[in-house]
Amino acid sequence: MGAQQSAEQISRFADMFSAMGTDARLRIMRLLLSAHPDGMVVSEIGAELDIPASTLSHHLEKLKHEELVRVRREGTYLRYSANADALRELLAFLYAECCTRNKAVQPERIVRFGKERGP
Amino acid sequence: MGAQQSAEQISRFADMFSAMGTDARLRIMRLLLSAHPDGMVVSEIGAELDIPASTLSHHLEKLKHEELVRVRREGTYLRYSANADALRELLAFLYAECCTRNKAVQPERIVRFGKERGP
DNA sequence: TCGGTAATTCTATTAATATAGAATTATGGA
DNA sequence: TCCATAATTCTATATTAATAGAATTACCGA
Repeated sequence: MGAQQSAEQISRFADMFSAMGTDARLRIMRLLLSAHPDGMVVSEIGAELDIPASTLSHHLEKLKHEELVRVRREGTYLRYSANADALRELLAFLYAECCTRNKAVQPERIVRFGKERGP
Repeated sequence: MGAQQSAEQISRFADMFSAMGTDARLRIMRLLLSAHPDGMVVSEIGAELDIPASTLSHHLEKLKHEELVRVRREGTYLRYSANADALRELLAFLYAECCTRNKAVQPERIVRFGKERGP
């Protein structure tokens, strides 16, 4: 598998983290994931999260730019959905950094809820 | 335990993502993970990544504020190390959102060692 | 206590980001 | 074509973030 991460790849992951790095956008991602794979129409998202239309539009633009969401038109509506592939990549990157390349985090501890110690 | 994330928790994860959301800081985290669990002294980090001292200090401050790194003094040096617990929490959060709460991402696809596993 | 190295804090500047009302564009139905 | 709704883009502002040189603080050995 890929030996080492290029500077561009690191930079891309940084941008993805940044896109998830605000309250508003992380909520949007969570909401879209909860509606996965159907996604949601912009006005539904706005109503659910109580975000003004223009503000929401900018957040969605940012998420789209980092490919964390996909969009398709449905008549007069625009339906946004989480991009599972991008999220998998991000998760895989973080997993690799913490668990594979280095052994900072033990994989079996990721899935666990709560903080009880292991064997 | 509580199956539902509080607003404060979401907000905290957003801050953690934000902290990893720049090129410079993501590089710092990678470097510290590669040196885990020993960590590295500030001047070593600066030399390795070619970041001016004051700039680096601000980045480390931010990472420390989000508890992604720990620091301890060693005489005249300060040694920073990745905080594995925080990274595990972040990884667990992302895993839960993508793989547990919703089934957007299939767990076996995170670890990319080939395709021998899975149904 | 002084001198030297380490790192932070001070100060300043520039660039990006978040927010949101107003105007515009896009779509489909009457 | 005209209207109503959806969503974006325009415009503006305020806040925050990133960068880095200069000054300061911290530590230690001689």
